[in-house]
Amino acid sequence: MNKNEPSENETGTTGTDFMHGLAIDAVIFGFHDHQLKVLLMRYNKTGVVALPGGFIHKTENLNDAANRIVSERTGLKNIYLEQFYVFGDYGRSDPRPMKDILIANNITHDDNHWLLQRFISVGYYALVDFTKVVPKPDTIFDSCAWYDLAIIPKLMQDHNTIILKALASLRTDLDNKLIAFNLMQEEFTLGDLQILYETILDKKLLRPAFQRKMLSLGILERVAKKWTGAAHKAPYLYRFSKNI
Amino acid sequence: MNKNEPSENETGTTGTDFMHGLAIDAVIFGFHDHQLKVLLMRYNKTGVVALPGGFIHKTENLNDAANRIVSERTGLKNIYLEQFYVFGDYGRSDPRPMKDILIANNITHDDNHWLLQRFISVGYYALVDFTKVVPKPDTIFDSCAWYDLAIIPKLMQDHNTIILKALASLRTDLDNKLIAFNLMQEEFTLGDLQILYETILDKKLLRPAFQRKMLSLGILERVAKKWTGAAHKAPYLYRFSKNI
DNA sequence: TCAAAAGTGTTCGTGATACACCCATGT
DNA sequence: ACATGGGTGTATCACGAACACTTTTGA
Repeated sequence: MNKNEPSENETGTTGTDFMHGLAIDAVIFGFHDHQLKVLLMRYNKTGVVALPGGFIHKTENLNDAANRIVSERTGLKNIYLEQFYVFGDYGRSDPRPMKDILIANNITHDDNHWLLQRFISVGYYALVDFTKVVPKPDTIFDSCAWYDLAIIPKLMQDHNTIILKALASLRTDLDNKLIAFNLMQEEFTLGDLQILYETILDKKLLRPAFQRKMLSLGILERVAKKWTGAAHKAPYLYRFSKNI
Repeated sequence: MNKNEPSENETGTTGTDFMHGLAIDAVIFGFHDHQLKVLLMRYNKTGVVALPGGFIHKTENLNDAANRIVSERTGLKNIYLEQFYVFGDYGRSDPRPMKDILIANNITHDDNHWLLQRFISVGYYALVDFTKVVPKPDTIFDSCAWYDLAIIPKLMQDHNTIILKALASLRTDLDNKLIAFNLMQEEFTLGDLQILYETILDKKLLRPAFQRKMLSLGILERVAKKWTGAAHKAPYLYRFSKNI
């Protein structure tokens, strides 16, 4: 018998076989109402809150698994994903919350159940258009919702640390890669974009400098239409130019 | 019976238990004779060449495992290590070379042997002082030696890709983090350091600009002693200043 | 007409680029 | 003396910081 072949249903979901000892945790960032948001799962019976995550099928590419996991929670396709760190400390895997969840779900298990073993987790962060996301709970966590980055509760295991590291990675990537647009809707003003940058970097930026910098990148396309609304000059709308 | 408990010796080494499906591959960079070098393992019977690598003990921190693996091959302690990417494509694990090695080592196995399963590998790069390294083979690979980065042979699995990605990471980190000094001996001239930078970045740098940039970082300490040797002005020796 | 925010012009300072020059040293 | 490479001085340019000014819009 192949000891890598599971002899039981591995979660409440299906009997599909996953790699053991390895997981994916996803920090899904969204931006709304001048605030950075993170998508979190909550298991209401026990109150455990955790990052969306999942496992890798035995014949699945790691990056495909990350895409699948984020797609399942958001309902989106073609998501911007970035691997940022592997969390591999032995002590990070406190089996207690998972055990509570198994008990509450009436999943038969003993202390050697694979979900109670030590896990190493690959951290991904995703940037999504907040307005397009339809959060979907999974079979274990019965709630999936946006949390303001400023008021994240105590999360399962080291997930608070993972979020901090994801944010740090996002900040350093922001200047090097051109990824902020993934957090915006198709059309946006430079003012909106500046607020996003200021929120992520947590500091004020100078408007003239910011505008020139963004426009000099040559990846923004000015849309002929203009904004309508308030008592001041109408800003231009821009869209990210796909044809580089 | 605990299916995670191995029922056999897992390598030729010892009976210690490793996590399955997860490995570490290390790109160990050295600098010598105006060339970037990489430490590679070669199994002479089959001619397979591979990156130094290893597995994670079931109760070991991931980063500790990386340190251990690099220490075992180099004989060094306190090595500069950086996690840079996780290689997780399903197709990356061609079992053929490992099978040949097992056969040549007279290790009993069937096709379900854990070393022949699919592996996801965490990539680390290490920066070491070439002159201090004493390369040590392991129980499987009977040679461990420096290879010029410009002439790397075809390696096992996707290890050539891993090296390329490590080099790319090293290049981007070079400007952001202050890590080049890990590749130098304790005392060095600015000329030496410039050659190192030029080699890594693969482009010429302007001497005056480079010197001012390095000195303006405020992390170099000029040593009173001077060089002795050739028919020109003696350059100053510097050392990396630990007291930032 | 005025307030508010968008967009542009201009000055200033820093740091990189590029080149010139002087310094120390062995042959 | 002189070739060789190390170290420094200096002019120029590019870019961001900082601020001023004009433009557009609704009340």
